[in-house]
Amino acid sequence: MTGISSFRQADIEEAEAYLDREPPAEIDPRLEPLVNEIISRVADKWTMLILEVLNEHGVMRFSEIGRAVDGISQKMLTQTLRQMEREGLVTRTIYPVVPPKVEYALTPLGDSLGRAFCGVWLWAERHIDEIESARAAFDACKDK
Amino acid sequence: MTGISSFRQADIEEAEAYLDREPPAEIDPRLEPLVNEIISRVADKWTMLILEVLNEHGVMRFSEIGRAVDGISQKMLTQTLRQMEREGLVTRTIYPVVPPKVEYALTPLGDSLGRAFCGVWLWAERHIDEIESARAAFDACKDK
DNA sequence: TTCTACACTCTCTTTTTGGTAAGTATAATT
DNA sequence: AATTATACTTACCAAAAAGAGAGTGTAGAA
Repeated sequence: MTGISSFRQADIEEAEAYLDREPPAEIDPRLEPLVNEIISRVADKWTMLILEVLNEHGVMRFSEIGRAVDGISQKMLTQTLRQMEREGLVTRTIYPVVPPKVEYALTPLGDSLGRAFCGVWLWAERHIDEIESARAAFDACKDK
Repeated sequence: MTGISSFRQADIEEAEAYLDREPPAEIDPRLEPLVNEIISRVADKWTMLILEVLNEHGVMRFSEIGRAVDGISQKMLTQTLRQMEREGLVTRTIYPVVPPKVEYALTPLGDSLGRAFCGVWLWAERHIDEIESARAAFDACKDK
């Protein structure tokens, strides 16, 4: 139940138009290492998937996220959520009850990151066939 | 010389408008695992950086890319370029001369991926301060 | 009284990743 | 005759990432 399925129409249309455009220009080279660092921490597999399920379902409990994100281990779930909390992408609300209850939700920052990734999801969805056939052609060629 | 600095004005404006929008909707949940897999292979550090320098410089030789991408080892350069070639993101043209000469260039597919990442670069650039202060606040709180 | 749910934490082991350094082939250069 | 440049490949090793599994504390259900 995760994946592309969670994007709103407005975002999709915008990202699609954007994918058909021409290439790059200039902004600020000084920020570069900083930006690289941020991207490397934020653009990992589990972060992207958690971002999506939270975007789709709103507020969720620890174990709910665990069930929604296919194949994630408890360890990775805790670790990724802590990292996301640290970066300001999610809020963590603890209810002092027993058994424990902890709720996670996206911050506006986390939400905006989800939107930024929309273009990449759309790209992947759009170009699945192209990639598959490129790979098949490459492998066939190298096997000979 | 890499980083955000290489995006064209049209892309930047489009991505900026896009970052200010509201969240997600529905597309196709069946593609999900496939899309996840593609993203996990394509959204890694070196791929993103190579994508950028090629986008900025056009056709490049092996050692030129090595010089342009800060900190990459020969091994990772070869490995990443092969993978990108396999996915259909770059073309590899070998000139049978000595010493060897090999040229790399983005395919239209590789080029479109670069554009898809534009939104993420812009997001990171825009929110550096927010992330830094979230992190500082988190760490200060946990240290007590 | 034992069991379950919850949200973890901790340790141990395996897998993956990536760096270093050496080797290859050959023509031109010093 | 030794060196340089090019674009690699291969072997080895260290570090980092990630999975598996057990442990924790407590209230309420069976």
